Amino acid sequence: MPQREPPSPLTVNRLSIYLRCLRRLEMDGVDRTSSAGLATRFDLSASQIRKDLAQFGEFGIRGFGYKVEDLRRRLERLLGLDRAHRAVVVGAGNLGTALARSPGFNSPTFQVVALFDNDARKRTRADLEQPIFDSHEIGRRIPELEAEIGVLTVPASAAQENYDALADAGIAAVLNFAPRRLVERPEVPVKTVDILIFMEELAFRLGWRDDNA
Amino acid sequence: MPQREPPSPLTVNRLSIYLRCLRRLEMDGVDRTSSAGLATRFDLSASQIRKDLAQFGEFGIRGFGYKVEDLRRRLERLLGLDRAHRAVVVGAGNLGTALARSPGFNSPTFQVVALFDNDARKRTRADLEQPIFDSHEIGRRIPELEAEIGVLTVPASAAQENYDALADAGIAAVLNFAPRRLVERPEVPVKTVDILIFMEELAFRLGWRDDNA
DNA sequence: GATTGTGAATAGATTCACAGCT
DNA sequence: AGCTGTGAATCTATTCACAATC
Repeated sequence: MPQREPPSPLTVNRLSIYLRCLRRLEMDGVDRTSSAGLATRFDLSASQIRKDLAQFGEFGIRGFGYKVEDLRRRLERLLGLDRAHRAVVVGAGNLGTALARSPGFNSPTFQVVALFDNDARKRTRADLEQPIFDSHEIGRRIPELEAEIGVLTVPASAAQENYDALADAGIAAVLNFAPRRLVERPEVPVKTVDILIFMEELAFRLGWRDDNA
Repeated sequence: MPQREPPSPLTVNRLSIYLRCLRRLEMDGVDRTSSAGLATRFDLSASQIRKDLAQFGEFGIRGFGYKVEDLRRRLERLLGLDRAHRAVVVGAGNLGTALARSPGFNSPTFQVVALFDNDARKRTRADLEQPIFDSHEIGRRIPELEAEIGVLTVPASAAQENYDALADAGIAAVLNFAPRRLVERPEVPVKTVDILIFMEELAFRLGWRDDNA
């Protein structure tokens, strides 16, 4: 019985973790497991696994546990990973081209089908599988590319305008690597991933013990 | 009055956000602000700003607010961003070389001073400022490079062994992009950033409304 | 008068513990 | 007998509201 409230990102991100654990088990030829089994093998919390799954229905068999392949399939379906998602990368700089080349973005699940960049030099220089268009073409190209997800790897100063262009063009969701909080439209959710913030967290932790212990 | 418990990553990450807001204000020539002013301008929570800061001391003046430059400086110091942090990248693939070239990792605060890779072809192919060494040299090179932070951009299967090598070599913290939870040593904290998990979160959100509204 | 710093209140996430199935 | 699914209990994070202070 699904509920109305959207599940928290924390929960959804853990589903991805569980999925990876199940794939691992499957590769190892294990066809049956339990919340406790997963928890000990992968250092997770058994009750949290059960609670997380409970938000989306019933997945196990009492007294037995979970069938690995079945649960893996159902999680893939739940996360929407049982079909291809076409993505575009906006910003053909270092990070954008790296993502466009990476296996995770050239998989059955996620495919970068094109890039966009303002800078004509960047459009010609990169040696990629995918075409690189001028950013002005976002509005025209996104519908014909049938892209669902936009990946923003532009400088902070260009992030908002490119988000807006992607939203206008009908993109359904955006992964934003620019270090800038975007003014979001409700129909086009954004996930911002700011790598320097993670570096800064580490820098903080380096100093914490010394200064305060 | 600093306390013994380490602050949560949520709090520390928000300090990074606040710092960026302050830099923005400084560039705009604003030299005075308040928690409410920051909150409305940057869509934050005023009480959360005050609570976050309160964990680390007193930063403001009652009835007045905060001096922008002063608070900016104190946050930089608190986060350890008032000095250079030397980093190495392990894994000279797409993402690793992209990071090594990116401005955030060639700044006064964070500098990638070298890369490591197993694969001799990758070591020669990349055209970078920084030297690329064989991963076997991690133990020897880290001390002479005086690197503090290791950035792991290797495949999942190689992540643990390279983390261990970095830890043995005396690295102080690791930013891990490999989609693998690492067995961590208490003295070498790890922050794992799994980009595909964020894509999967978006994929989930694409399906959520349609299936359940 | 204005705004901080903070204890109290609320909301959210995790863990516990056990009833209910298989 | 064993393990899920779940309400209750705990822990953590956020927001509220106001006394303290400039």
